[in-house]
Amino acid sequence: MTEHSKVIEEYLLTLYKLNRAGEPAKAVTLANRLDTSPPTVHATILRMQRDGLVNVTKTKELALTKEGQSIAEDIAYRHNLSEYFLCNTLGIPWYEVHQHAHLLEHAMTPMVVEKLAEFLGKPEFCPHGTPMPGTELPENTITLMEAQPGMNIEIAMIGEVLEDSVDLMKILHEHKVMPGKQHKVIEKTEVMRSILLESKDGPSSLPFHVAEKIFVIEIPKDKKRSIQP
Amino acid sequence: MTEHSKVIEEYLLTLYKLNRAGEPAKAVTLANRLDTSPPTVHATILRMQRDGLVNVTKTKELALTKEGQSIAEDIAYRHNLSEYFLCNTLGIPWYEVHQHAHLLEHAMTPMVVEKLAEFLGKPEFCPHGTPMPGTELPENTITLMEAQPGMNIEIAMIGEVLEDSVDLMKILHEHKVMPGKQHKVIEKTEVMRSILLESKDGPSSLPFHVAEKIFVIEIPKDKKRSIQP
DNA sequence: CATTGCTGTTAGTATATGCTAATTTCAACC
DNA sequence: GGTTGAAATTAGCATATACTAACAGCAATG
Repeated sequence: MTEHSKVIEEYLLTLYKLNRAGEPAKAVTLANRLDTSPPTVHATILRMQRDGLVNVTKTKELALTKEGQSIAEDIAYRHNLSEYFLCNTLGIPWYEVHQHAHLLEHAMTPMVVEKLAEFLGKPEFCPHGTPMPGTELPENTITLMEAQPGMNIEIAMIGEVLEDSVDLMKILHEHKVMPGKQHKVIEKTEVMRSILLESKDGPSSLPFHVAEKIFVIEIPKDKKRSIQP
Repeated sequence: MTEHSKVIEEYLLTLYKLNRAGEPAKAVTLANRLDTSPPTVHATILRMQRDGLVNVTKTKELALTKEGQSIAEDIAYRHNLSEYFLCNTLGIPWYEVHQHAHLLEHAMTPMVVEKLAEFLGKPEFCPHGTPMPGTELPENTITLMEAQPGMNIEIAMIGEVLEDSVDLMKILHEHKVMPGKQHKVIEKTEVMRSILLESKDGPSSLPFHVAEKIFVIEIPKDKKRSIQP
């Protein structure tokens, strides 16, 4: 597991996140996510193939190799650990920790990772509810898109794609659409292409494309349990 | 104050440290410290001149510009803050925090620096006793080379050049030659080119070239005061 | 079936960072 | 004053990362 550049680490992490989100990992997607031109992505993927980090299938899908996967998980862990630290120890608002962690994730030695994890008490979720590699969301997790009007739900995770927009994150924050918070699904209108929620802090309207990236758990009417104490 | 690459930040920090140590800042010195070939250093300095970070005098001395100085101080602060954090919060031994901080120092946003400084209580010295930019060692600080046999001294700072060798640092650690610890100068022999110390933890022998890089304060016989509570 | 359009790929460049080998410069010393 | 040796510089090259423009491949669509 040799050292890799920041750039390569970014590619690996992006592929890892695409995999976990179940989205197809193609070169174009990388180009969009990384805000890089297709030829650059092409060249970089060639180097990654050369270095045994990814394989390209006949259908041009990018698949992480064993080693690529392993390194990607490591980076994801460092990222999530950084976010947890920034949020819970330093008190940086959860909706903007992503950008700061984005730098730190490439600058942590194994020793720092280990000691930081210990210090933080080995957290299993980042402040957005993303599970650390090796941990999974509860089985009954659904996307907010799948939730039906009338349901009482608890936010489990804000999809990582949404983290890139601090503005959007800030709005979610203001509406208390954040891990651990409970809401009731009021309506889902095809015309407005949005979902209306209500919590004790007031109503929130979320467009479908956002609701697709928010993961929730239905709360039985009687009990009010939380997945993240 | 634009963003600069890791490489440029390293050059700036090295120049800053050379300045503070009172050593002449020439291209060769950089080449040695950074373990880089002279032509590479040359090319990089050209870019730094182009970008208004350094000036080269007629005698080929490298002088940081206002901006270069300002950025360098910023990096030094991030470095020292990281070391303090790694040592005092995460419990990584003081003699090896340098290498880990070496990575972190380039990956901290202003927000992270600010919040981390607050969290740590705005420390003024790193674990090796190096003062943060803006802070100075006490007036009466001398190098261990300048200390005379019979003197009771307290270690104030382990020079940054020594930090590069973890092995050496570890030995200093074992002999309690670390900031805040007190020793008595037993003898200074020209023949052995070394200085013999004694503390309640036992004797230590330090070669001249090391003693030159260790800064101490003489302790009056009566009082036993400490510079770093 | 042919066109349209997305995706991938090539060609041609540019910049930062690194190297070795060779050459120049300059001060210090004989 | 000339030699010598360290330091600086130039020449020539390599790699990773980036771009635009141009072109190829292929599927879906009319």
